[in-house]
Amino acid sequence: MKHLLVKFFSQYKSLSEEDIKIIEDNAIIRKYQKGAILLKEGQYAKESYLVLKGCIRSYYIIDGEEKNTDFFLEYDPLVPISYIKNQPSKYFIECLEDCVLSIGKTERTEKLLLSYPNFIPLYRKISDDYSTNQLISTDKYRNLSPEEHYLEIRKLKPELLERIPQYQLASYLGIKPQSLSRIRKRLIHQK
Amino acid sequence: MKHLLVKFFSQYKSLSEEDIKIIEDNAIIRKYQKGAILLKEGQYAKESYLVLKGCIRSYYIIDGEEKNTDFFLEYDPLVPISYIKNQPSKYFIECLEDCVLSIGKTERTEKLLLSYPNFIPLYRKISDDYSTNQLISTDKYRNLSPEEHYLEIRKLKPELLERIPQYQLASYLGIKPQSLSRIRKRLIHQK
DNA sequence: GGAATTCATTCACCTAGGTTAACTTCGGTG
DNA sequence: CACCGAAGTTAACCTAGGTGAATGAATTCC
Repeated sequence: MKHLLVKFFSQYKSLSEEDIKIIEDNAIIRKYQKGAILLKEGQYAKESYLVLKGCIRSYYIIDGEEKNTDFFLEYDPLVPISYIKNQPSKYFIECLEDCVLSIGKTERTEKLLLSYPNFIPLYRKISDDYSTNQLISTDKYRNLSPEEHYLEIRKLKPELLERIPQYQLASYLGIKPQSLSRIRKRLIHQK
Repeated sequence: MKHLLVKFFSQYKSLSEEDIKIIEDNAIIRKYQKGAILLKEGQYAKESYLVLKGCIRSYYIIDGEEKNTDFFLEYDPLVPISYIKNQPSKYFIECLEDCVLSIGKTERTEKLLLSYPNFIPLYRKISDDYSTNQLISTDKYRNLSPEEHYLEIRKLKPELLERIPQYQLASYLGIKPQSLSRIRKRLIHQK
């Protein structure tokens, strides 16, 4: 599974044989089953993730209802806010499919960059890129109706619609599954 | 008007005659007329404010519509995000009444604290207190319906309802003035 | 003092999404 | 094969807020 991580890095830079060896030797790869919980509300996150295979959701519980805040697919980096801020998490993180994840820990990464300083610009590129791909991106969509938000997703991440059950998407959009059904029907019949 | 600033400080600590003189000698107090714009979208904020008298709103414009994000009354500190992050502002800041404001600038404050280090714990107290009173507090109320949000405000800041026009409050709640009228009517008749 | 704004209220009508419940489809399991 | 449970769809009815227009009240302006 390490080749998937190499593939991820090679999106950013062409890698030498040696680079590849370093990446493979230092990778921590873990597999999780569908339904596995990576982080619970109240816990401190101990690591961050890169999705190599599978699909993950983050959600919180309000008034007894789960509300999805984000989904992560292949090559999405998932850095829990709890990990950055070293605070108890407000969110749950759960695998929606069987997953293969690369594990990231700050101290480890820093040590690695000391040993292999030529990876530093690569890491900078990746983390710059990541800043556009935030956990909890609600802000951008605050002003959209659920229908508009749905259309945005269909435009920007059409694959997501094929991958996750509709009731999970409905929860993300802030509506009931029945309403998402209705929206989809509306869109079919009016176009 | 400087006595209002002294009054503000004395909420946090009992002040000696000398303290009072220092505060008064170093205060920057400015008056603004109703309707004055303190900061426009795109500008860099050059200072922060403490409301000594009057009422201020911050808002942004989306699809040609103004949306209020916050109101500030007497003794509310107003630190533009643009000032903290040194970024162009996403918000407008406008006086809803004639205002008397105390002006704060970081370098100036820091110089002052060097000369008068006994003010340092006082400043710490004030800025700790401020962190609970953030600009853009939308997050807390994201899950409330406009009606619930209105009830929250009536409970927590009832004075605000007397001070600002209802269409300004409606904009804050994310609804039209007619709908706020309707909500108020509903609340009167059902209780 | 009268006219013109501005703001709040009310009404009729519309639309989106919630609620409840019935029905279907499908995949898994005995 | 029959049954079950989960997920999606549909429908009837409800509610909140939007829209546009009319009315009233209060302020400001000449």
